[in-house]
Amino acid sequence: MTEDQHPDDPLRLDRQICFPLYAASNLINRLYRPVLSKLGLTYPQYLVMLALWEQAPRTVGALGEALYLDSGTLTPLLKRMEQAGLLTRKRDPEDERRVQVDLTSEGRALKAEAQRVPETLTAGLEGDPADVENLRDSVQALVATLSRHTRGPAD
Amino acid sequence: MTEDQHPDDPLRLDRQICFPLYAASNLINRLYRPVLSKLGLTYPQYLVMLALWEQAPRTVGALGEALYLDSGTLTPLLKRMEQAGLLTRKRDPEDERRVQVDLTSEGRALKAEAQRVPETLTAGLEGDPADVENLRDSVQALVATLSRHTRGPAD
DNA sequence: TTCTTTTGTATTGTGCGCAATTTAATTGCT
DNA sequence: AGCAATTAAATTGCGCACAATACAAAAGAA
Repeated sequence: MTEDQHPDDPLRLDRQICFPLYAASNLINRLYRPVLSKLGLTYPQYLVMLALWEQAPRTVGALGEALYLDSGTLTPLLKRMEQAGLLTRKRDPEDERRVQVDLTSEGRALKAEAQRVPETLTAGLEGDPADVENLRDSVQALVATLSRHTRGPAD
Repeated sequence: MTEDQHPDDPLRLDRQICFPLYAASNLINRLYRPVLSKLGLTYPQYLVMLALWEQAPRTVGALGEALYLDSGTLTPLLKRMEQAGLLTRKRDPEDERRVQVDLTSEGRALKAEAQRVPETLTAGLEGDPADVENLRDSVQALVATLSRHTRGPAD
């Protein structure tokens, strides 16, 4: 039994902005997975490495601010990466509440192997690179807006 | 120890297209959560309802195609929604491999309560509605491209 | 028909993501 | 100094996502 397709129904799936973002995020994760698994990384772990390659050491909180994640997500993820030998976790002696996350030499060395990841994965996007950059900037602007309107995570 | 910030480093977080999509998806989920919890739904469950309000019954496979999800994700999710009384799951007598997912009267009734969800959540986006629609169309186009390049999920 | 292949869904195991809570350290107040 | 309030991270519990696998039904081939 097919329902009527009212063209102005606000609940139509193809009228949502949230759904394509959700789908794109899932599809990208799926696309990156086989490439990143060769580096021994999951997609969120790759983002942590990108953040640390830009600046290390960083506290768990600083990483969470950069990636919009909280300690409930980061703590177990960082422990797995520590197990894998990519980074270290040390209580900050200046402030024992903070945990400083730093790269190991192995973690720094992995950057060389990751150099070609972005081009490998944007190669299949078959679009004008300028269009992709415009899209990126638009979504970045949306993220900036959204992050102003949310308390979280677990704020 | 802060690393150099080479402005053309392809591994800079702010040069990725994947990261803002990932962050936006997380932030949106966080934004919807308190609103949807009043309806007894999680965000992926809300998407299933949107799909079923457009057309029901649908097989698990058809739902997965619409939402870019596979049975490994949908089966337990649909079971929880069945427990909640929103839908039914029945083997198709025509083809016993298929499972038909249909709305209960309670599930159909929930649509009335969800009518104001989109406007509630886009109200805070503080942007030209036309810009939001353009962004939506751009991300939809990206999803179309990505879905052509991925085998999955679990294909 | 018997056998193989394909198709549709379910199951298993791992890793997020987050709200809620807990624990411990620091800051602020008096 | 003593104590409440705040802050940083960890823990707990739940619900996704997905790869890999399993299984049963249907379709095809011999």
